[in-house]
Amino acid sequence: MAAKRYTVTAALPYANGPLHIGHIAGAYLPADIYVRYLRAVGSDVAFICGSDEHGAAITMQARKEETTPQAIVDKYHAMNRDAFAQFGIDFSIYHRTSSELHHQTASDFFLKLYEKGKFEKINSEQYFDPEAKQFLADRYIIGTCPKCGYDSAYGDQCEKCGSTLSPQDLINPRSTLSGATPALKPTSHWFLPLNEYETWLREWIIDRHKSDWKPNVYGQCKSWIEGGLQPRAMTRDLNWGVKVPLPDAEGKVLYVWLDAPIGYISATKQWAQDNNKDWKNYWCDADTQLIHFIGKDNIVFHCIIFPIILHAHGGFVLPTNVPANEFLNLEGRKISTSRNWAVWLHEYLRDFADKQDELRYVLCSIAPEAKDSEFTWKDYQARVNNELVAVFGNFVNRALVLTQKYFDNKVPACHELTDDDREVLKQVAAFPQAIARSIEEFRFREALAELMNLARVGNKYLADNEPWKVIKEDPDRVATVLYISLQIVANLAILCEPFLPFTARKLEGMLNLEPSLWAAAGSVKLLTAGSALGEAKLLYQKTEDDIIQTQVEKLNATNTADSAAASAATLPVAADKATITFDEFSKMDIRTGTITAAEKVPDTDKLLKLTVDLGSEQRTVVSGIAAYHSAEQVIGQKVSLLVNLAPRKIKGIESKGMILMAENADGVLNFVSPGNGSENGSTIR
RNA sequence: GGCGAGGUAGCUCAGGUGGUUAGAGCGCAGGAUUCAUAACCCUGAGGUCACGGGUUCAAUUCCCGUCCUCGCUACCA
Repeated sequence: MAAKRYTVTAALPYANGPLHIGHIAGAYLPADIYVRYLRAVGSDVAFICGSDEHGAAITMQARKEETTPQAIVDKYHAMNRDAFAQFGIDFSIYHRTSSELHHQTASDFFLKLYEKGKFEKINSEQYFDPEAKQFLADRYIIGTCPKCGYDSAYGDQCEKCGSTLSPQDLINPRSTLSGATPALKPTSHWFLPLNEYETWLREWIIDRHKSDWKPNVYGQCKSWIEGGLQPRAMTRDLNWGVKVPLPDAEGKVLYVWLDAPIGYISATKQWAQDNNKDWKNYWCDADTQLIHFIGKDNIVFHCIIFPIILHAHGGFVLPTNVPANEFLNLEGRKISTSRNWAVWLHEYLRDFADKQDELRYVLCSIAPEAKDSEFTWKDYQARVNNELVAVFGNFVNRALVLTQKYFDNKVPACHELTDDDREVLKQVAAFPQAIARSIEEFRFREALAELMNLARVGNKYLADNEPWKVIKEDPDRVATVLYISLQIVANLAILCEPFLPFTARKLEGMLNLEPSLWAAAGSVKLLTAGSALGEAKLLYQKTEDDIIQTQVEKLNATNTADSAAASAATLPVAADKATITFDEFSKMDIRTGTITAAEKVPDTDKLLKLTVDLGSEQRTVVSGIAAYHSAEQVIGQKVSLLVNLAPRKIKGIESKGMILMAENADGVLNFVSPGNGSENGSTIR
């Protein structure tokens, strides 16, 4: 059985955009189910979430929308908070890292680590914008992605190919503040030497959590620990965030990955303050179970870095478990915010009013617990219509309608039980424990399937006992059958609550049943004979084809949209490229050429070494196109080549120039090819 | 390339420490039924458990190799 006190966190959503079904299925819905269950068994739970509102991406978004970072976070904080609330994700508190309390908490935390000598101050070189006169955070630098050639990759990550980058990797880096070319300049930062905690981590995770952590989580951690950890900077040169509380740290803030997890703590403090509790019970008491619900992209931060921070600080409990989920795909493709390939939660709530439980049911059924899984609208329709409506909704409706019809909508009396009745009662009594065990082991799909089986027991019971036939000769028998059926409905009301809270509320209304704790379930005396039932209403409606069709078309519209328009709408940096003068354009020397030789660069996946005939000379160019074009295919291909790009060594080969490629919506690169009339070496202008 | 996780019926997925006819839901086919949102209930057909070796009396389950998918990481101008 569940322990007494829990602190359950769900990853703090970054407040620069809306939530989609991948977020929900990955972290928030499982967390909510878990927490609702814990509350039902009487545990003391702090369910913590909030907006992560710092970091350079927020300031970028603000510049783009010509407003302040605060306005951006206010907007998305409110939007996401409301969407969660409407969807029934029942946080104890939905806090925010821009709050005063959080700044104070994070600041104190940093200072404590500093005073304990846990940091190393390291001098390094960072890009500095000479015009804006400030250091540039990774997000303030854009340039050409060295991996995919996307020309507006950020200094920390390429939005096109998803690669993790560092600013020095970018080709032709430029500042988004001024457009100036940034220069490397010395700065200093406080690093946490993660490597010093390797032995400790090894013992804590590798030795102690081999069997109780999910294989994907454990494997990732093991991989990081055994790969050797590096010191990691805990501060950044930026103006938006928690100020580094040291005298010589002007213009520096805490790194968001130090800042954000501390947000769990500050949120807990706020909640405790509001509810007359002591936050320390939830973070510092050895009996408290700390559980982090996250997606697999967050594993390293929650299993390695944050625990190290807590350990270094001292006095905090460590996570008991980190049940990270894999990813949810959508209609055969990865969900992509930047390409608008997503089902947005706020749009679902608008388009499917009062159908929260339908989506909760589907997302829980297909949650990527052990491997990536897939959401399709057709599957959504099938699961809602053939399972939720046909099995669950239909059983409830059958029991209630029959009661209305034969017993004036009152719970009938229970007469003599048959062996079959006793067998059914025994089955019913076993469900609470079975469902509970699945939930406690974070097997929510299994738990939900088990819940549905209870409804199936009910359907079968009705089919076997045929009250609609028996009513003619033996009304007392029908009374017993419906008494038992209604008790099963009452059990469903309790047991469905973690998964389908809106349904639970409706059932309580229809049964005139007070909300009950989990321990009450299994009983077949939840409703007393003679008590009046409320008004019976259908719990769910079938989802018709046209509704699904509309959603599919909406996605397909995204899919087939002109990629230029799509990127204008969703890739602000690309759309916002500053106007340039003709002179600036003229600096580029682009010429036509023909590929005369090509070979795969050894030990690489994407690189081809190409020889391009420019008429007057043969150029060697290394290009990252092997994923889409084989060496044999490209020989004879006419290309456009930027010939005056600074040469660069790639895999030991000097590459002189860049072949222009067009990327389609699927990320496939195609040659920008001159027509047949142009000879090799013609200037493109 | 290195590391991690996966590849099981048409679809979505389960299958502690190897052992009789490999499971569930949906879909499909047939039957039964009419209280119920053409729902429910019963029966059935579908799998060389990615592929190739090995260990074993016995492997989906252990070992080695190969191929494929996803993630992290490296090369990517």
